Amino acid sequence: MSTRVLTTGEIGKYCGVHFRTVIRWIERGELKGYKLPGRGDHRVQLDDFLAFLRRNSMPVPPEFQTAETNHRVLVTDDDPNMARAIARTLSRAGYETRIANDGLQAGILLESFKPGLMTLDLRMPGLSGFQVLEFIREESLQEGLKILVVSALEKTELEKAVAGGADDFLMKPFDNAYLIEKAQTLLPLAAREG
Amino acid sequence: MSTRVLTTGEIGKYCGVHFRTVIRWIERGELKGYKLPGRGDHRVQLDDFLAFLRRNSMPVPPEFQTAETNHRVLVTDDDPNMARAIARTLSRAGYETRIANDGLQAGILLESFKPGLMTLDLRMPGLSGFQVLEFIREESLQEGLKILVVSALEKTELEKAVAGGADDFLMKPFDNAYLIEKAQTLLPLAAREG
DNA sequence: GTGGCCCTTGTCACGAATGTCATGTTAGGC
DNA sequence: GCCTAACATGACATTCGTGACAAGGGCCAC
Repeated sequence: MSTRVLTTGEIGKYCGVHFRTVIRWIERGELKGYKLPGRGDHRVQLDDFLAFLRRNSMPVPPEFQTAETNHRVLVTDDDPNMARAIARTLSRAGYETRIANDGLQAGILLESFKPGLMTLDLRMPGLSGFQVLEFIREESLQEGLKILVVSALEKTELEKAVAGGADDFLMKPFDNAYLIEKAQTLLPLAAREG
Repeated sequence: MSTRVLTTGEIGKYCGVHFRTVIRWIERGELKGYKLPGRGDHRVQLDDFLAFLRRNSMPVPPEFQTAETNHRVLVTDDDPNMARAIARTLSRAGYETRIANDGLQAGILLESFKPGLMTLDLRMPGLSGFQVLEFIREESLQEGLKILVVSALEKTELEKAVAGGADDFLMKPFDNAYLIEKAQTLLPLAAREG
């Protein structure tokens, strides 16, 4: 991931202020930035901009949310007990979790909750897990989303899921420690601190 | 896509109150907003402002009505042919349509396509239509969303759906003119012109 | 009904931050 | 290499936040 760089104009649009104001923020030292040699253009690194937004409790533009909020996990499973079990384990490990019991809930929460990781039951009712993977990959704006397939299907099926777009798989039944390990690999909690 | 942002003064003008009052609304938590670092100027995102207006049954300024009462329709039906037929009819009537063949697609498109009207098949596989209604109503940010239930179920079932949160229903089979009439009632196209 | 109480909103003035304008410059795309 | 759109700068106009206080309106007890 190349460190994205923003101009004063772009930042102005995101914050709803004139770019002149952005320059003043930078001059005042409230927003970290640097100058180009020629005209003295200001440039701000994305991380510095996001840190600035956090410091001032300002909203993060949707297109940057993946980079910042990545400790959220969406647990999808049609079995409420299984979903709660997974969610509880991940919550204790430090993740923020939401549960979706069907496809519609999953879809809504994908866009509104904007998780960084999604556990996917391949046997969600009425959904072919593979279609789900395909659709999410091509439609969802959540580019950084990791998908962990959790299923009692045969290993060959799970491997097919990985080939079809999933990032990893977990066979039921599974050990909680193993689940956390998988989650940590796909969505490291340590990355939160900026 | 730059999410439009408003100042206290602008909001004051739209609501016919002093900007001082707007600040108090924000401080009291009735209107969601954030502060700029310098003088502490308040900024409010357009979506939050519109939600505030809806909550308090206040009139929406004409220039923002297109953003809310849009002309987008999400057609959900597990039968692709039926979905295409409905979408085609509504497209010819002037609506912008998208099709969702399962719950996940419907959920994602609800949040990303942000339709003003959704046609809902109560027999979507794996979905109890009534749970769907409930979940959409409490989770979706799209508060103004109208839901038109389209189904071959008995009339009593459809009426139950209306009681459960749907805005109207349409029994299969139906006449295209009747579909358009229902859509026009729930989401008038004429409202686009300000 | 009437008076009092309480909450909300409007008004005013000052200081500070932000927006606007015009002009010169250059970064970026072809 | 050229051209356009974007940016920097300075001066100036505008808006905004804050605090204190006045005015409006709903509610309740009497």
